[in-house]
Amino acid sequence: MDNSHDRPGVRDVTLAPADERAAADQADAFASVRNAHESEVAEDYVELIAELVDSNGEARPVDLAERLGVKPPTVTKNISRLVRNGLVRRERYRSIFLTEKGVALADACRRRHRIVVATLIALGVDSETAERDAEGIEHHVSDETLVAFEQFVTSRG
Amino acid sequence: MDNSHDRPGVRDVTLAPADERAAADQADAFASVRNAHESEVAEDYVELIAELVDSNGEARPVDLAERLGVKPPTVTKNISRLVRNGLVRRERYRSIFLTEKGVALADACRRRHRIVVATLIALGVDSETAERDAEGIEHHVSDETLVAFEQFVTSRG
DNA sequence: TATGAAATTTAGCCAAGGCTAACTCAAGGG
DNA sequence: CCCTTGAGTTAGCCTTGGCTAAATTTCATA
Repeated sequence: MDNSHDRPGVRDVTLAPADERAAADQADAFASVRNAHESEVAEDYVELIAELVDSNGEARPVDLAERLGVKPPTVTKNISRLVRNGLVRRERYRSIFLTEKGVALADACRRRHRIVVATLIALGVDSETAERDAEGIEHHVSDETLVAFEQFVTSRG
Repeated sequence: MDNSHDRPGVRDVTLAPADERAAADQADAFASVRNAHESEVAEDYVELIAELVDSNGEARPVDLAERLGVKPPTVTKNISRLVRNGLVRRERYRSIFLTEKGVALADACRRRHRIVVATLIALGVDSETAERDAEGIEHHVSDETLVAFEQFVTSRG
C-alpha cells in the first residue's frame, strides 16, 4: 500500500542551457516582484501624502491611517523609514510633508495610477473596480508597459 | 528663526460623509492589496509546482528555489505553510506534489496568468516584458477585471 | 489659564519571508 | 558495504509591517 518511497519522475533531466536561461529569467521576475513590494509602501504613503496636502493643506498621521486602513502607530513606524529615505519631512507631533524627492515620486506615482485606471476603464472595467485593482496593479507596471497603456488610452480618445 | 511650532494647514476640515465613504473605500482597497500579498507566495509556489510536475514529473525543492530565485531553506519554510493550508503534499526528503485543492488553485492561477500576459501583449507590450510584469500584476487582477481582459483579447482575433 | 480630549509616539508583541551555517538523509560509486 | 556528495531540513537571525497598551504632547475651551 505504501509506495511513497518510490521516487517518481525523471531525475536525469539535464537542463539545456535554454531552460537554465528561462529559469534564471523567471527567478529575476520573481525577485523583481519581491523588490517592488518593498517600495510599494513608500509609494502608497507618498502618493497619499500628496493627495492630502493638496486637499487639506497638510497630511496628518491620523488621516493617513484612516485612508490606508491601518492604525496610527503603523503610520508612525513607516513614516520613519520614509524620513530615513529622504522622501518625507517631519517634526514630532506635527504634520508630515514631502521633500522635493518625495514630491517627484508622488507625481510619478499619481501619473502611473491615473494611466492604469484609465486603461482598465478603457478595457471595460467599471470605474470602482478599476480604482480598486489599480491600487495593487500600479506597482508592477514597468515603464515599457506604462508607455503601451498610455498609447492605448490616448489612441482611442 | 524657529517657526516650526506654527502648525500650517487647515484643521477644521469636517469631512463630509461622501469623503468618509471615499476614505473607507480607499482603506478597503489598500487592505485588499495587503491581503492579496499574503496569498501571492502561495499562488506562486502552487503555480510553479504545477509547471514542474508537468515538465519533470515532480517538483523538487531545489528546482523551486532556482526558479523562484530564493534559497532552499526558504522553500522548505514556505512549503510548510502550504502543507498547513492543504495545498501541498510532502514527505520529508522527498518531492512535493499538489493536493486536489492545490491543483485547482494552480489551474486558476495559470489561466489568469495566461490571460494577463495575452492582454499585455495585445496592448503592445513585448512578450518578455509582458511575462515579467504579469508575474506581479496577476495577483491583483479581480475576477471582474479578468473577464474584461478575456473579452478584450478574444474580441480581436 | 487649567484641563480634558484627541493626536502622536513609544514600547513591545507577532507572523511572514528572506538569509547563513550546520545538520540529516538518500543514493550511487569505489 | 561504506562513504561521499548533493538534496533537504533545522536552527537561528534579520527586516518589514501589522497590532495593542500606555505614555506624551497639543490644542481648544471652559
